[in-house]
Amino acid sequence: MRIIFMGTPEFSVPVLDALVAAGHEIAAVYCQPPRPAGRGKKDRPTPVHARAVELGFEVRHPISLKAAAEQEAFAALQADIAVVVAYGLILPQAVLDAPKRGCLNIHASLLPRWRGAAPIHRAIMAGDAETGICIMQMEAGLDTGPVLLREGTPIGDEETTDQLHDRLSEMGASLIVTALRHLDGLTPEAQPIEGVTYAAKIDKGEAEIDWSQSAVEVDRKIRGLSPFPGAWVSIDGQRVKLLASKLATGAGTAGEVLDGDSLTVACGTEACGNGAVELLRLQRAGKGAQDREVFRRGFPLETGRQLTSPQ
RNA sequence: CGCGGGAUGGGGCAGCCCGGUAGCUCGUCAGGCGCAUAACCUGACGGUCGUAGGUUCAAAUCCUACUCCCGCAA
Repeated sequence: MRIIFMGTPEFSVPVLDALVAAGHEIAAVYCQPPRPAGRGKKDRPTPVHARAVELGFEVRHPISLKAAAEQEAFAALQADIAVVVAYGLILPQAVLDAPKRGCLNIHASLLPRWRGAAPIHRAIMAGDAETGICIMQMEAGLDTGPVLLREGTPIGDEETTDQLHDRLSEMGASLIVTALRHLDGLTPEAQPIEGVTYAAKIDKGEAEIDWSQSAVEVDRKIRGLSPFPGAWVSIDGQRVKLLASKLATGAGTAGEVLDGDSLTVACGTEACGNGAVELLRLQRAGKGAQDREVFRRGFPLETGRQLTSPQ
């Protein structure tokens, strides 16, 4: 089919590759415009942009699709369908209606749970046992369209957002290919009213660890925010990111290092139930991410030491 | 020119401010102890100190340029 691809971040790239591998014709690739980002604050193309250029596709990155001229340019592509995955722009009705078969969206959650921007992070932070991918026919509302195809996947006890992200990205890539192949045989299924939740964008303020929260919450936050933006804690004025963790046994004052070898830290208060987490992977400012054993050698955290929480 | 940290034997770090050819730790190898071990003891291998210049009798240490990595911020 002749497809318009719309996506922006790393998550979308495997989907684009899969469409190409499946033999579809890419009429054009839409993504967010390059923005000042990274060190040096220089304009950087988005991951999809970079990949599309490698593949030799026409790349368009309008700031908005509200302008009539943009909508006409979109319609002029005469596409059969548009595949949208983490594009980052609202699609006006005129755009949704332009391709012969409308627009399909790949969403990384089991709708109607976690509609919105950060479904993967939120699923882990909420402690969901399962999440998945939905292929839906897009409507004007935010992730409200009827679902054509869905596939679930369990969330591991020690799974982090980057692991789940990569897995879901691959699942989405293969699921969209399947959906396109059997498009006529799929029945759109309206989303239930019950169980709607929204996955708000991650606020940087959520990233600092508060040891007075329960071990379960701390552990979920560490895994849910890994690697971006990364849960962190300040030690000796240095910022240390916590990138992976698991629940552990033990109790003590919130933030107390119960065991400097396994990097077990006490969480919570008696009110919410004592507990502890083991820090499995960390990274200090200016350094690369390190597994616990390696981190310890260059940055020992003695047993009994007190880690601080935000004021 | 957004702010900042870093590049030292295979991994992780110290040394650099107060120049004099490098130390710790983990690992590796050999041997010892031992029922045995990720334990302990002894020894060994292993580094052009990111690259290119400069200053100096002498530079990992001071100066300049460059490359790469990372934290913040976006």
